[in-house]
Amino acid sequence: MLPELKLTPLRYVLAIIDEGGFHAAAKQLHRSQPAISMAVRDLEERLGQPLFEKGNGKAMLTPFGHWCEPRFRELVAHHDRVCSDALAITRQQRGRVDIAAVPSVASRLMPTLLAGFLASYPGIGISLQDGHSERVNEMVLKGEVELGITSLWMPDDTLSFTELLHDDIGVVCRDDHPLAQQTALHWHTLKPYPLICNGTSRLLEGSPAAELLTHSTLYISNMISLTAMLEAGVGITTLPRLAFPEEYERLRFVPLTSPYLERRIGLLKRAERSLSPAAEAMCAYLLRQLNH
Amino acid sequence: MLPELKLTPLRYVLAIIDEGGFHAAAKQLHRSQPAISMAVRDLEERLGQPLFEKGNGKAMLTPFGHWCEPRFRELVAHHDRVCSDALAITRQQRGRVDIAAVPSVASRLMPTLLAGFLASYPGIGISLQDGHSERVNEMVLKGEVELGITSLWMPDDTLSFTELLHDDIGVVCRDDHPLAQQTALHWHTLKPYPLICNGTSRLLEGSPAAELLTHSTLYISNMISLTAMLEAGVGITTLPRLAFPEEYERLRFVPLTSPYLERRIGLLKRAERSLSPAAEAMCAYLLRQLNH
DNA sequence: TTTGAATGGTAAGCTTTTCTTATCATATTA
DNA sequence: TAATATGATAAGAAAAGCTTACCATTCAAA
Repeated sequence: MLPELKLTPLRYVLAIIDEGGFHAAAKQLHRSQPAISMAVRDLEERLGQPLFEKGNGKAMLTPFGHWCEPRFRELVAHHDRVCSDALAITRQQRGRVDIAAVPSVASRLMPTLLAGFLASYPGIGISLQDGHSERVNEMVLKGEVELGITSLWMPDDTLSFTELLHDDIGVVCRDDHPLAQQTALHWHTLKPYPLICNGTSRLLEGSPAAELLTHSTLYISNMISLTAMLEAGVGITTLPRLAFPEEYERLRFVPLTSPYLERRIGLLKRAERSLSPAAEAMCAYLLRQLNH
Repeated sequence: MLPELKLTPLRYVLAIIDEGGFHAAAKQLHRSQPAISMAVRDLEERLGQPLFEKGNGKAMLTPFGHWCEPRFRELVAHHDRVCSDALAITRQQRGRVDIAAVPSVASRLMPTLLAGFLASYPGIGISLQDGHSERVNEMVLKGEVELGITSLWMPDDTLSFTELLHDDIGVVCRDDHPLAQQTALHWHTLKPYPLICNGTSRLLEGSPAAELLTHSTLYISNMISLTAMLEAGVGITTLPRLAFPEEYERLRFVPLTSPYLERRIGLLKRAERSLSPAAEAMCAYLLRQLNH
């Protein structure tokens, strides 16, 4: 039904128009003149009528040829646009990455990291959202984001996890708390004090210190509330070091040494699913910055 | 610099997406499955990265593939649109003709002719303007219109003239004029009466009757004015029959038989310049209607 | 007019591209 | 576990595209 026009002959036609003749076009296109003639003839046959006037020496467009010229130009330009956009993506000069990260990473690590990335890849757009590790997991799994930065939650063979950094767990308390002067802690020494649980408390699970959780009666998920409670001296809590809010002068972080606990923070992506070039660039950048 | 994407592989990719696999696509495209595989691989190499996930059995798009899909669709659709528009023009289902005609033809002949043409070629647009023969000539020559319908003015080898009809010259006078009862006239019998010249009077030139022009003192180019003068009995004039305004009851047309004079009305177009398909259709239609 | 240098078109053969057949490796399904 | 999908690979055939060599025509200057 429809003839299939190839783009090359269209370029030939445009070159003939621009250069003013078959010979000139051939020279510009690094082709022989017969190649141009034959391609044009073939094109004219497909279209059912000539584009150039026949007989008289010069190459001049027929009325139909005049009609065709702007559309050929547009079509070729459209092709080139798609091409160069695609290539820009391949070359990581354009594109976008959607990232999800746990709040501590999002607020403490990402700002400087992303600033550096943006400087290296000015064409790439980024969206960063935070969520607790379970939610990050889910966002990656559902494809809402391409990359997640989180502590490994539920190992899943449809997800791949690449470790980026370790984050040791410690106790957070007010500066006038008896524990505040310690530099290392055994979990037993926490027993006497009221413990406020938070979203990161499950990191204690599976360790001897898990016993502490059973005696706790307070669970605060919101970070602002949690720090307020700690500043008020209501109790102590455990947090990964990265989640410890340094901007509160009266709070202290004391590492837990026995048992030594850490969360392993890493890059989460869907296994068996390749990344967009932009996400690939982001991955490489993060590994370069954090892992070495 | 830019890779040259051919449209066929793009169609292959879209077919794979739509049909859900290489085999299904191959079947729909009447190609073998390896043809599809190889074309896709080549395309991926040009773009610098894969469009489909490798390894796992099913054909599923990479993020880059997802980015490409809509653009490939648009590009292919753009191509098909250009193609089908061009084909509609070739098939004379679309297009436009610009015509110029002498006033008599424009007002007496064209209305019914164009109505018939429009019925046969509903997709073709027409513009018709009138002008005296010299102006029609010029409009065709300058390319303001593609076709002219006129009496041949200055034969010119850059214009081609195809005769459509003969139009005999006669005298026009009021019904109470002595000449009004005649059915045929010799130019000598006009001598005693005041002759009003008009735009068509030069048709007498080169004939014995040309002598009449030398005695005339009145030249009226506007047709409305001319008929008003004739109705007022100011004098007589000569006109081609087609230019005789039949709607004025008191005016009579008496053919000049000696010498017999006629204007040859025909189609004027630029020689060595092919016509648009729409104009071609118009030419053929006019010849069919008038010349046979 | 003649000659020379343009124009574009044609023919034969080579190169590249594209496709097909046959075969393979792998994964899913009965 | 066999059967039947999936897509990839290799070798050769077919088609498309290109080049060289040559022709016909036009146009301009000698």
